[in-house]
Amino acid sequence: MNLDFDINEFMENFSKSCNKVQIKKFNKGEVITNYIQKRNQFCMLMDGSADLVRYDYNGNKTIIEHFTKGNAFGEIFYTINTNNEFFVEAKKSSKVLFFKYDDIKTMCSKNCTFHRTLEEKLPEIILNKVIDLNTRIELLTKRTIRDKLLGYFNTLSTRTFSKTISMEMSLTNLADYLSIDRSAMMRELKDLKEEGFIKKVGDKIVLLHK
Amino acid sequence: MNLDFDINEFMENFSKSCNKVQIKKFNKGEVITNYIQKRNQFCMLMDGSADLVRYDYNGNKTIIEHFTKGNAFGEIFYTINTNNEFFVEAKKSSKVLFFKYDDIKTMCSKNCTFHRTLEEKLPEIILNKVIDLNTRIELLTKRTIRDKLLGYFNTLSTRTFSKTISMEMSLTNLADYLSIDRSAMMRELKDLKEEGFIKKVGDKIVLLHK
DNA sequence: ACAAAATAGTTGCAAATGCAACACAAACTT
DNA sequence: AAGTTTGTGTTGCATTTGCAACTATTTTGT
Repeated sequence: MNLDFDINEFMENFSKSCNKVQIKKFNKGEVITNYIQKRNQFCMLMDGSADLVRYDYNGNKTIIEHFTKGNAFGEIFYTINTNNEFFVEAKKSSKVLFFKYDDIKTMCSKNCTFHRTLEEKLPEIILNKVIDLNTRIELLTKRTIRDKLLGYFNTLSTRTFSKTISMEMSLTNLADYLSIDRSAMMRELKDLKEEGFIKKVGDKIVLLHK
Repeated sequence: MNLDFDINEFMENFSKSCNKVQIKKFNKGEVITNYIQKRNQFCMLMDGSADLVRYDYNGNKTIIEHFTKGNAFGEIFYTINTNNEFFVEAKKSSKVLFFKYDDIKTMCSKNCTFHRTLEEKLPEIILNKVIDLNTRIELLTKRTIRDKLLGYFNTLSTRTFSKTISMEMSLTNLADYLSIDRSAMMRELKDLKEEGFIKKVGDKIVLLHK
């Protein structure tokens, strides 16, 4: 299987020529889209970063997914119901590509390269998402805050081939991502330091093999 | 979007004629596959039911996914590492279709209908998996045992258009699926009954709108 | 440069959850 | 039909986690 396809390079070059596609820019903090309506929207983050966020009836914030360059998102991936109202929020200045899922199959008037390539690569794009979601489930099913934290650090470490981890989100957001209480997480982080599992070096966290 | 494609009907009719595909039968309790090696295996459950299971270093069992007829699974959906060793276990007598992901793209010698249809429907098959996984994440990110239980019941209720829910797994397995302690779950279940959120009728659970 | 907002860090206490150990019932095995 | 295994239901107690309320620090906006 080849997952090395550089979707970004392709997007940059061809998306502008297709009349079924929209590209929009967003500033930090702006809402990119919400998942309430049923529009079969398929989005791709071309630049920046964004979070898919849910607030429950208690005001608990959960970061369902964290997107970086190349990630796909949108209503197409969800069964929307009244109990889950999501929105995607830009965490940095971001560039987002929008189109409708059905438009991928129905060739556009120009029969453009964008369409053909997108249709061809679609399984891989979605497969990448499945792999991301499974990694996320792997984390969420861990039973303790400690295991979730170590699991998260390990995932980042494996991804970057380094024991030194640059955090891709604030600790406050990390708690919302791991679906745990922030202060309880800080306490566990302190214990992990004291017990020699991790250490903080500047704004990075170093995983100590223990 | 059309997700109504009946993969099962198709599989039954055509899979036998393709030389890249294997069909195997399994009895309850047998291991269908494990996810340790890297074979790009893509599987589809044609009949029966099965669980994707992980045991952690403490012996905690987690049911990562529960598969019924038509669900896809296999290594192709995972980044395998040493910290997660999974296997898929048949919960009933099951029939499973096996093939390698790469073989979908490389047409088989017969250029058979099975291949062509599978390639065409692949995005939808994987998209269905994404939707399932997102539903699962929705459950796992809920903060309390109560919310997980109610969320689970609601999902089943929505899926079957009924407030009366036939459990698709034992309560013991449900606890492993929701990644919570069984006795704590039983306690919460009792409280939910006493507070009038649910009631038990025979082997079914009825959701009371409260 | 200053104020405001967001993030990090900490703590005591309450509440929720997990653990261990039961008894009992139902379902499979031979 | 008896024994074994698996699932249900329950409880006391220990531990973990969440909540609330702070202070200190860093970042952002004007």
